Amino acid sequence: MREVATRAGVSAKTVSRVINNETNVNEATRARVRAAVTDLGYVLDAAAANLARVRRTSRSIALLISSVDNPFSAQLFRGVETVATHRGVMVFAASTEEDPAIEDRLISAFASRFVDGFIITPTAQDHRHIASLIGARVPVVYVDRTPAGIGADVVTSNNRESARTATAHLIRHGHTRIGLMTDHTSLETAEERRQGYVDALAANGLVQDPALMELGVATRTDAEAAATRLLDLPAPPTAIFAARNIASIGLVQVLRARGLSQTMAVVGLDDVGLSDLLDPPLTVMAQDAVAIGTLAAERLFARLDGDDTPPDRYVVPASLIERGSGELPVPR
Amino acid sequence: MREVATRAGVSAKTVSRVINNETNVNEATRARVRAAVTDLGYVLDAAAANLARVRRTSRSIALLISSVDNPFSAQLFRGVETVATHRGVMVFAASTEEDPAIEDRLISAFASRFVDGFIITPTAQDHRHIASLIGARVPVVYVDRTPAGIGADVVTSNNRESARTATAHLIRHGHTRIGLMTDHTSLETAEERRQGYVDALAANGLVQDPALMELGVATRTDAEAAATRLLDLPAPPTAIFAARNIASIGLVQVLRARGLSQTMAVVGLDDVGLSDLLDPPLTVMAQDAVAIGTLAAERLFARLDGDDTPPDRYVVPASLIERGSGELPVPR
DNA sequence: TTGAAAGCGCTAACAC
DNA sequence: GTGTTAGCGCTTTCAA
Repeated sequence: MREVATRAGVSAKTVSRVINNETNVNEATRARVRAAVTDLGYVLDAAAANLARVRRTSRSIALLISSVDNPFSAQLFRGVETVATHRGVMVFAASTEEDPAIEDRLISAFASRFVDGFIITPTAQDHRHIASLIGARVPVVYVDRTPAGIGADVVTSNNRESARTATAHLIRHGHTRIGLMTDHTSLETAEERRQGYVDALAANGLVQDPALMELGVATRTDAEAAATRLLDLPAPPTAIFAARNIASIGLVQVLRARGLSQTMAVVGLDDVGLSDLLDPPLTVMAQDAVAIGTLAAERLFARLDGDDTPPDRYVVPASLIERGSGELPVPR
Repeated sequence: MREVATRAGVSAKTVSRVINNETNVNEATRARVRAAVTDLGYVLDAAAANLARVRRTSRSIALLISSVDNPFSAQLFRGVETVATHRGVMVFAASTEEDPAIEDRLISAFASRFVDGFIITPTAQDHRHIASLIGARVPVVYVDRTPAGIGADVVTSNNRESARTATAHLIRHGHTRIGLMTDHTSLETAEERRQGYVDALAANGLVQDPALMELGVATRTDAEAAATRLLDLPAPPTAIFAARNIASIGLVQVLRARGLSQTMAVVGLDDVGLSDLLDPPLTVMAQDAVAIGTLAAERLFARLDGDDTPPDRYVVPASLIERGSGELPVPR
């Protein structure tokens, strides 16, 4: 900046004024400074600028998502971005790949005034690092999952209720042997979905059969294996609730291969891309990831605006989209 | 930090040493400082710390994509991230929404935050001004599209060749009336695809019929409208090359609705999510977005490592995935 | 093993 | 309309 000032024949302060589009600068001076900036390839140092400012704000927030090629994360991003952009705030996104080490590194990288706030899909069980963020008075909103013992706002989908609704929908269509495919129940969302499934069975007087519950479905390959196991049971289910998008995909794949698409009732979770073009079109409980992102961003900005009410939990409902696969009757 | 120093009865420098886990600190002193840090809830100000440090490198790069919920962008992100993470470098992504103004703002925001380099899907036609936004010493690699008048590495898909291959594939299966659905040809990629389509027709002695070329397909709705127009032609095509993922989706939708899925041959571009589960499964020219991202990141790191050879263009080939829809014969 | 002084690049407050 | 001085919170010499 000093170099720019020298070249333009002004003081550093005047350069600062031009850079920040302040008024009270002579047009000729402004032009000279601009020229010097361009000539020298000068770029403002945001860290230093922020350090010097009284009200230290970067007008940017960080978003930590699990993975960029997860449609849920993408929708979340979209929701957050909409709200932030509306307020002239940038969103910097990075993915944790569900790895606590990466998550920590990202948080450190963004930390301490680099961004004004965080929206985090928590990966680590133990969220000690939050302490340092809170210590620095940087607000955090968690999304999708609830980290243990943390005093911060949390916005999640209504997983248990969604699973209950999905399962009840299948029961309403006459099914009594209903398979479940979900992730490892060490994941909060997966455990909640399992509970919702069990709730619905119990509420309808159905017994739970452990053989019908596939709990380790984390990849499409897992999903295909799980689907195969379910179909090969001595008494296979007549309907399956696939409580992850990846699970529905693997399941549909296997059903197609076996020519069972028109026979096995299926409800998926998360509205994956071409669900409506499948045959039959896939009935899903659609999580409103955009709404989750929107709400999370709104909470974050409320905190940034000084809201110091106690942290709260916000639950965004999912909605059942009936398309065909979930309304298939019990065969025969 | 000064408070901590006072409380621990040491100087600021010693606090700094403890915070940064430097050696050469008496264990007793270290413990006293630690205690003071805890008592006061002190948190290091990363911005100030970084400002003071001599060698300022953020070990992070910025990635500007068109939109987060575009699968191509997501794959690109994935490719970039893989290479970057491998080198312990963080990737911050943001989406331009194809808006040059947003693009400019993002670039400035990232540049002032000391990202070490940029990977950009250019939105603006003319990218000369970008140089000044970024600053002289920060390398840039462009992806997917070639900005005008810029001396920087560019990594793109082989759009013209892909379109040629896709169209030739349909011709090889006997089709002579082949529809084209692509974006506005003001977009470089769309124009290249149109050219490839024309190339293939010409190479096989087929005449181009403007009525068969739908050039403004930017949304799913556009795609449905375009598909409808093609089907309603007096002499409709027997095959269609949908040169955008969104175009294939709209097209498949319309074909399904009209019961023409098994009749109309279709080749898509971009391997969208559930393409292989459609009926018939969708034949596509799969752009290797991950490879584009990987290559772009490798080029960027090469530049960061001091490679100062002249900027070059890198073209990543796409590959034809035959799944069924593209191999349907001419009816009767 | 520890501390003092200087300064990173910028903006605030106030002068002129 | 523009410049001066001070200082943001930290790390770097370099000295003790």
